[in-house]
Amino acid sequence: MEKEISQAVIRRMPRYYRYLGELLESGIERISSRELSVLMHVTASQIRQDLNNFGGFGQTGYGYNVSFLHDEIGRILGLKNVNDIIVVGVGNLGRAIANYIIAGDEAFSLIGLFDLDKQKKGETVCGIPIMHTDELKDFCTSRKVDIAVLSMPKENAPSVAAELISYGIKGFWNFAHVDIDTPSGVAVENVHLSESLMNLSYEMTGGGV
Amino acid sequence: MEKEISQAVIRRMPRYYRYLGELLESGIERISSRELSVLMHVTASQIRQDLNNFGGFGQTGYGYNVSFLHDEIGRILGLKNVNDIIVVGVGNLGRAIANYIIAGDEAFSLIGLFDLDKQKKGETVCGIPIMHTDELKDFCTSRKVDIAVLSMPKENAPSVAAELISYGIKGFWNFAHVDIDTPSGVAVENVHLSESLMNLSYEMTGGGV
DNA sequence: TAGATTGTTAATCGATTAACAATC
DNA sequence: TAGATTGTTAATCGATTAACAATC
Repeated sequence: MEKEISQAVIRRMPRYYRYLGELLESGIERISSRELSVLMHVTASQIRQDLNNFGGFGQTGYGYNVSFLHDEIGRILGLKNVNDIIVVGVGNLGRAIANYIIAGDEAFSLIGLFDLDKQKKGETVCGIPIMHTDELKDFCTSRKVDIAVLSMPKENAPSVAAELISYGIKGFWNFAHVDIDTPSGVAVENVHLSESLMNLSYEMTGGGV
Repeated sequence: MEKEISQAVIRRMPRYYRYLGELLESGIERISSRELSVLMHVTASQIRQDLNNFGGFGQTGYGYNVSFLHDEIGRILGLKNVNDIIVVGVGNLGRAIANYIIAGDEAFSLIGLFDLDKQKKGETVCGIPIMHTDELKDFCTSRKVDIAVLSMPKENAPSVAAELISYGIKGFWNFAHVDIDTPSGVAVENVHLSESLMNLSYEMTGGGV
């Protein structure tokens, strides 16, 4: 790879993407970093710096073409190819995530549901039947699976993740309250709800006010 | 307030809390910043700096008492008092969050469910009946409500949040794909699933590998 | 006591902001 | 052309890491 782009920059890109999408829907064709900075409550300088990590998408004296920039950021974020996803752990949260993926961006496609509980086998969620985790190996070695959602209890998450890594899964969306160790080349994105809620609690007591 | 503590530090506290909780369960009584740093894959220096923002919890030559430190961080995070929560928007995600809160830490108590759809009124989730958002005013002005979960479609989130702010709600756990503007003294913690998934997508294509 | 480890200051590193020449 | 706005360099600010005296 060339120059390393910092996590701080990367984590801001989806937010740019969202705002540009909304501008696009409003029929706005161009926008300057100054205007966008007002909208998003960040500095214009930061916007220009962030974007220039990936290339010069703007035009001197004009600003940025909304549609073009939206498209470019989508490309940067990898939304131009389809990621096939399985959900492992179909409790309340797993079900919600499954629905979420189906209703969401077409860059993400739900192709399988698995649970550790044999009793759930055969139940369907959004028309997709739940399989037992025994069937993971067959499924993952015979089909392209890009991302596995880990939405099972934390006790099981590390061993299931290790198994999935051995089948070649390259990305985990981890909702279990545990850190998943992965070899390089395998990505983990954590959604730790409990930590998020504790941060809110902090802001409401010691912190913010 | 005294000295401002940075967001970076605060966001690490829940993770310390989690690790200390696990150590506590394993019956480990003391730990040094060095040992903890190995466990958590961070530097010992950072751990000591982070903790010393809140006070000297350790003992020279000894390290930290696990139980004491766990307790102190819990106190810092505001987990010693109960936060009463309502969920507004009882779709798949709202239901999952409701279950999550009920099953989770006793510092968070689910006391009401609301939906914008009148058809859902009377349905129960975990034994709690769903009310219509018309009833928010009565409910929020007659009871203590600390936190509102925003799990409705993004179109409705800003107006509902504004209404809740007028009733005195001081914290929002926002799952809607929109930024919520709040006056000072009102906290917002965002869980933007779409942005999280895009970050994973990025890591798997352009980024990490 | 000797060894271990904190709390804290100083040094380094990285990220954000400001400024401005280039140019559409 | 004159005004606007980028891309990019330099300056500032903040966060992380290293180092070590204090001390249990």
